[in-house]
Amino acid sequence: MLDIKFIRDNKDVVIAGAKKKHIKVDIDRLLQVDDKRRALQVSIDEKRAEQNNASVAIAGAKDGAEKQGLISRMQNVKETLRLEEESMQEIMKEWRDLMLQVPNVPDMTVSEGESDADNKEVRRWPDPSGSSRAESREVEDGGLPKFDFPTRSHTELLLMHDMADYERGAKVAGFRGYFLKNDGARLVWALERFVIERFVNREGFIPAIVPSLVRREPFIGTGYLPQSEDDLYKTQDGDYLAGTAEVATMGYYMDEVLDKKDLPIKFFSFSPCFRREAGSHGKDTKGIFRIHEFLKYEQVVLCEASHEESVKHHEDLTKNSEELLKELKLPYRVVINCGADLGLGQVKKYDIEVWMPSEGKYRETHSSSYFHDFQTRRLNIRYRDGETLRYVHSLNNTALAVPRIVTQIVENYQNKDGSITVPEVLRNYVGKEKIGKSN
RNA sequence: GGAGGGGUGCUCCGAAUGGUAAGGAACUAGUCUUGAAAACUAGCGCCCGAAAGGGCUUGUGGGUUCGAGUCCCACCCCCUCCGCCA
Repeated sequence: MLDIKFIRDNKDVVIAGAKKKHIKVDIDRLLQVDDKRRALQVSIDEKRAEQNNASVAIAGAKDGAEKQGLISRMQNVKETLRLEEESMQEIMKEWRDLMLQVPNVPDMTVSEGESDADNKEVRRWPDPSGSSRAESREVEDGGLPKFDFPTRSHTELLLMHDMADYERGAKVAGFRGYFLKNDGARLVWALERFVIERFVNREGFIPAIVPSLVRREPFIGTGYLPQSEDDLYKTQDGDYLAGTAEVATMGYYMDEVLDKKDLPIKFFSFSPCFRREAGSHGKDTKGIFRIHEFLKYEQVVLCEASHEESVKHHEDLTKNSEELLKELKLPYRVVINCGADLGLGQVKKYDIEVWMPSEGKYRETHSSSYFHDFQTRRLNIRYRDGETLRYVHSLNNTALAVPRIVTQIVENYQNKDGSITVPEVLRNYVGKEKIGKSN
């Protein structure tokens, strides 16, 4: 949510921002409603002031007749006040609905674009010039892994080594259901142990296991509701299943006032994640790239209300994830998302995408965003800065999501005979160097 | 699911015969001090307003009333016990 004062003073900026994000919202209507709201508020305040004054007079009136006179006059005021308060309720309902729809203004560096196809690459690893080849696996020009045989898809490789069972997954859990078995399960657990080891004792990060089953408020606060109701699973109690640990983690300090000296606060949060994937029918229907249920380790940061702080932490969070990919020796690139690929609250977002040989393109594994005070204004998370209270800034980025990244690991590490080399950093956890024959 | 108890100002403690949230603590700034503590002064939630000023705020939403922290209804959350349970 933006500050209504900011919207009033920067109407054109807000309208341009919404347009860049391809989000439809009627700012003129909002400002009209806001004018009505403010005018009515003044009128209501005046009547309440009269009521407050009369109240004192009534309480102090000695003469019974004088008292009755005041009371009957206030009965009239009460009726007018009641009518004005009723229209105020209607106005506020529309005001709130509109306010929740106003998107945050994207950063200047965010480009125009129609879809994720317009995202711009900012860097690639291994570096196409070859300077980082030494630390990566064998690559060809462009920094991509070299295969002198036809590659298999992750769907096929996982089936081949009995690492996954999609048919029984669908039988038991429905469309996009899956079982991971044997080295499939081992690989996921290995990845979890790997990322936990990298983060759980890392300076400054609070390791946290957070709820997936979450009340409506934190979803409104983080900006997932009311817009994305269709993407969420809802329970009969009116709670929702979170698609990311960000929701519960951001809810942690909801309605609280933090101390400036405690900032930044960084979380390394784990939770199971659930996504309905409404609207993506027909996309990635094979394998385990796009599924309804997965596990995610998320970095969440609350920092001081300064753009520079936000930018600094945004770059840090992005680098943290890149380090993990480098250790796994997975070829990746970082893209800056265009306007249309930004969520309601995001100022700027980098996606990290790992090379998918079977598709001949990079596919998203991490998503790193900052929001300024958009989320914290909705969640009411402030900090005391001397005499004033400010809304903190918030950011988040994936640390690791499983099993998605397993798809890119098995594809990039496949050998001609179909066997899969286990990434060095995972070998101790998986307990072997190679998955498949001749082991 | 059942029974009982509870929720007061950014935070903590805590008062208020239906008459419009007392008082503390903490925190911030200042005075004093070599420095600190103490003491003292002011500030210390939100909205409208250039300001003066006004309004709102006792878990949430309704209702009764000229007037609700207080009375009534519904809901939320916390605590204790019972039941069920990995």
